[in-house]
Amino acid sequence: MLTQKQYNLLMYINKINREKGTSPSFDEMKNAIGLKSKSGIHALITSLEERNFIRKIPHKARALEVIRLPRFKPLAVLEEEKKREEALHNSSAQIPLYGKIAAGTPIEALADESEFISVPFDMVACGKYYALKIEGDSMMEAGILNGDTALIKKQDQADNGQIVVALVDNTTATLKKLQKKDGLINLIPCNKNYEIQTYDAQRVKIQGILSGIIRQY
Amino acid sequence: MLTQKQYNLLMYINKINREKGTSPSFDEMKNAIGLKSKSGIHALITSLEERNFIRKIPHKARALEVIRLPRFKPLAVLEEEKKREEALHNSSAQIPLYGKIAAGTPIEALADESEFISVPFDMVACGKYYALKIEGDSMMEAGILNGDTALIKKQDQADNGQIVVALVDNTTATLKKLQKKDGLINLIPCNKNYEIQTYDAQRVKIQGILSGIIRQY
DNA sequence: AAAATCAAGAACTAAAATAGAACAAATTTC
DNA sequence: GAAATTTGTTCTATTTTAGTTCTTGATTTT
Repeated sequence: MLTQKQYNLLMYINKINREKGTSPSFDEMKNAIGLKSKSGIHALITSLEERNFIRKIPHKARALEVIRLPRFKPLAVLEEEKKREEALHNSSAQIPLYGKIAAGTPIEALADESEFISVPFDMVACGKYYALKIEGDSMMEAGILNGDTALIKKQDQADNGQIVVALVDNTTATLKKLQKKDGLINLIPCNKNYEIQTYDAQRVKIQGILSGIIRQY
Repeated sequence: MLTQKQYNLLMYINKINREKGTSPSFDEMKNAIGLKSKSGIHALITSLEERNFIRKIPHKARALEVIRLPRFKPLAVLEEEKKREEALHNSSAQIPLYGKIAAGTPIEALADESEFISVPFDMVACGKYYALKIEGDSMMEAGILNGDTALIKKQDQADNGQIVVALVDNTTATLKKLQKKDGLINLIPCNKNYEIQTYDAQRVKIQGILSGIIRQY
């Protein structure tokens, strides 16, 4: 059958033919396929003609016509497409949606992973992630609104100032700003109407840090 | 296939033939295509004849017949393309990232579409979308922070209360809450430190409405 | 290592686009 | 049916764009 270049060229000619109703010139083809010289195009066109995929009028400009298209793609093309598809899948990750964060249950408990959301790939660099629906307005001043989807990175350590998912007494999980001080942990809401909660360090487990917000209007 | 001029002429002949039932004269064609001499038309017609797109009766006036038109597309190819496109759309959409929204340039102007971001598929139901980086804190109280990525749905109409990309005097684009009243348009920031801007309706163009927010920590 | 293949580049040739003018053939008008 | 007017054809010339061919050097195959 066709080589990869032949196939690509044929598809390109066909595309231009259909989109614009005109034939591409040798220079245009050369650029489209990524060659640096027209002579290569000439060779490819000759072989496409020999194989009866295109017809051309010799010594006429832009006088190419696609007669038929191959039934199968060359192997090389298939492989390339596979790679591209993989890259595409990588570009958006599937993340489990655990539930609502103000609900007061430990995250683990409701981790049934039945629902998934897809997020942009660049938001989930590496590591384990999960998503939570925000309920309530306690983080409003940090631009985190009721109904937002929070993207959480699983980790049990966090630094001061980071926004974390904190599980208190193994019962209540909330999203708050973290502040550690003298064996105590402050969970700071970002809303003047809420009060800072202070606990012994042992009572609080970090279940992840905020890594992204997704909101739909 | 054809050169651009040949294609243009063919389409023009076809159009006139259909509309008026008679062929255009050389002079009419020359004017339609923008030439200053009929000889060029003669050359074009000859080449169209050579390529089997038209037939003519020599030495007869207005006696052109269009035999066929370019842009054929085998059905099998059509279907395959459709499938492939659907598969691509199902995972996660690629959206052009136009630039920063407070920068004061009309969106169209910087629409080079060179950068793309990927967004979760379910955020871009249908319609045209683009993305903007938020600059500044004028929408802070709506939970839209400096550095956020705003997902904008292209449309030139919007209702009161919606957050829109508004272009003022074709020069300044901002993201604000919209309020229309008596031929005036209020652009309302969501931050007490900023003032409401009021303009004549003619001066303001809507370039899209806010459809999502993506934020990375 | 030799042969075959492929890509790049340059040189060359040909075609397309454009214009202007002269002329011939068709068509319309009176 | 002759005159007037459209309309099509041909020729010349120039500029730009495009196609062909050949040489050379690199890469791959055998």
